[in-house]
Amino acid sequence: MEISKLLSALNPAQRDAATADSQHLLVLAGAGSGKTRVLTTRITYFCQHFDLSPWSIMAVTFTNKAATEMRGRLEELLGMPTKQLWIGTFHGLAHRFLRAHWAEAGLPQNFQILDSDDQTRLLKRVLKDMNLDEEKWPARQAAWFINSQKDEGRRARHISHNGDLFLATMQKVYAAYEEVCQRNGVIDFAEILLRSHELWLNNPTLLAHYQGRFRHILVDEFQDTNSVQYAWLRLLAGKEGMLTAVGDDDQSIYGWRGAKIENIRRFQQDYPQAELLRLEQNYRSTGVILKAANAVIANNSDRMGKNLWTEGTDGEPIKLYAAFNDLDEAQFVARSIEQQIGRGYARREIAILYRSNAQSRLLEEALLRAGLPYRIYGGQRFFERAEIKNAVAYLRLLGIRNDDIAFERVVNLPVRGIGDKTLETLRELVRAEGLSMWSAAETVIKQKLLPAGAIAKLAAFLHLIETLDAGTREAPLHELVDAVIKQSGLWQHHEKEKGEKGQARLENLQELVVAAREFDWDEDDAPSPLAAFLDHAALESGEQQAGEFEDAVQMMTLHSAKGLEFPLVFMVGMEEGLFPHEMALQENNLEEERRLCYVGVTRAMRQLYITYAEIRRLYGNESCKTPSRFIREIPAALVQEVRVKTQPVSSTPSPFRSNTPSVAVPRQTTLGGNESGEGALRLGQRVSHPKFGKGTILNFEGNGPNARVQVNFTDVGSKWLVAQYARLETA
DNA sequence: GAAGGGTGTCTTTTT
DNA sequence: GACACCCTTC
Repeated sequence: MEISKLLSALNPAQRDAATADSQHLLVLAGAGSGKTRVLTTRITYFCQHFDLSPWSIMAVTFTNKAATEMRGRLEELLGMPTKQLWIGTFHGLAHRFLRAHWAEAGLPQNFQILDSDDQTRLLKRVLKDMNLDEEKWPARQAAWFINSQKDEGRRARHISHNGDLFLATMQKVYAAYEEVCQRNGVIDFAEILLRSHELWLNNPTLLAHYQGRFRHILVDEFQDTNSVQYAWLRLLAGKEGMLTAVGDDDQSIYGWRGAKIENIRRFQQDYPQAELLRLEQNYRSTGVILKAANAVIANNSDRMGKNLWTEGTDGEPIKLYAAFNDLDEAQFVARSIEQQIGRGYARREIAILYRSNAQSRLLEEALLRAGLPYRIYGGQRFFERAEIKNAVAYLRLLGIRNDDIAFERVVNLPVRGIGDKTLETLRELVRAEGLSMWSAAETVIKQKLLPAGAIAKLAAFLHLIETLDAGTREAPLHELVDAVIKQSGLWQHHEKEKGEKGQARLENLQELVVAAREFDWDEDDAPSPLAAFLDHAALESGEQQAGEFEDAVQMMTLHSAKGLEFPLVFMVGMEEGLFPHEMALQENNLEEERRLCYVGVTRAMRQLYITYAEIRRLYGNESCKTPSRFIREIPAALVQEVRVKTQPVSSTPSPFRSNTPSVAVPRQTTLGGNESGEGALRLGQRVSHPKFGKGTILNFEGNGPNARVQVNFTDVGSKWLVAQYARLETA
């Protein structure tokens, strides 16, 4: 596309950002300010206006989704295939360097990637081998420790423990883990970045080569970079390269996994000449929504500073609903969605955002009852499913016999009578001789170190892998996958499984064959289709695409909503302790929670609903909640409280009581002729009914003897009853 | 080695 | 309250 035409479609700030020719550029891009558009236009501008070859541009993102999207848009803009453009995630690009220079990086050519699940399993082994009590030294904690060290660029040898037992132990574990990984030829996610960084540090010529090649590096979501990622970028950009960082300090919500919001400031310190531009005009949300977002985020200290504005109208006020419990909240959301669909919203335009996944269940149930199709984002991904990981483990063994993680995973799956005793013998050999499990097995067989029965079973397994490998050398990838699934016995194993679960697993395995058939092998990436496919499986967890185009209400955590937008948004569970989350408060992370709130509010385009419950059941016990402080941070004038029918509202003060005393509400409504003390029916009251059993009062309608009461019974669900006939007793 | 019971955990998530 | 994980049992 013609560049002048592209530029004329941008506003002045966007145009400045797209065309700035300073060597170092920092763009603070507010939510909905057209950031991706600026990035892609900037790349196009540099290609066309400066005649810079796409070959010399690198664009880095955090998720595969963002990378794919950017590539798609660029293909459109540039009007040509973008294969030579290096667009990808940090991990994807770093991995590419490692594949190309495996020897210099100190890796075997066929090194494999360990996902977090593999990592934890491996660490469990390591801890066990070190005779560390797993109660006291959980694998997950060790994994967390190692990953955060790697995120900071530290190796085991860099850790000084000063006699601290925890640090000293973790250092030993880290060192042992490094060794096992090296011996097995596997690298975890954090290692991909660290290793790639070290590759350049140790090979100045190589670094110089790439510095010469990549003349312009652009990073998206810069506020989410961790220390290694930032160091990696700086190193690659070098003295000559141009570096464009686009980000929003107000949307930094991944501090807990190593992201360094400080990198934005560091960028300015490290590149004092850097140009700073702000994109503040928002094209997404109404004035009301933006004012609310601005007001909330203004409570954070030490911001870079930014104020979103729009030329659009104010739009509808934010609707606030105080539910008396979590069930009521879910029902309210379902009812409101039905209403809004009646007013013309499509289901897919509506999102429910929550702080933690546990909240989704009640909402799901309410949507289900209302007959509203929904789709939940997040949850288990395709390549993380157990059955898929099993099949992949077989594939990995075909690739490298020495892959102990894969070996351990499937040596007895499906069961072939290779038990703990056999494996312990192998592991001992592994420890003593530094062998892999596979070669240990070969030794055990050759030297008959076990009873004949065990030897035979072990030999049969090795034979199975060898035969599979030999028989599929020439076969296309999907046939290989199919053969592995069938001949390993995995297929039969799941066929025998009863219930829907086995069926679902078979379908997933089938899907793996399909994925293999559709997989496009790029020779630059890996030496064989199988190797490339395994990398793909590790690096792209395979977000479920199925059902993506179905018209369904969208449900997800606030975190996974980042980068998305929806005409109608429900932010639910806005209670102290839940959002901001208790843990965050304890760890003094209130500001990050507030940024998360900012992210949530700015997802909404036309209308925002906020709900909270006064009583919520969490982890089995009910507790009283107070409205989130974030609600109070929204100016009252932007908010309209919603009441359902002649509802008794609020047993706790409205968050706006201080601003609008006239809204003060009677404390609690009691019902029927039984207003004195003990038998009184209240919202949230546990009651029992002679026929329906126990339940909780959800709702009232009307007054006096004809009042109706809605009870959610444990066994039969929710029912409306006329109070005077219901013979409800408080339970 | 599958099934059942007991125990502990329970914020957010990509790669 | 739900689920995963570990251990024991048959």
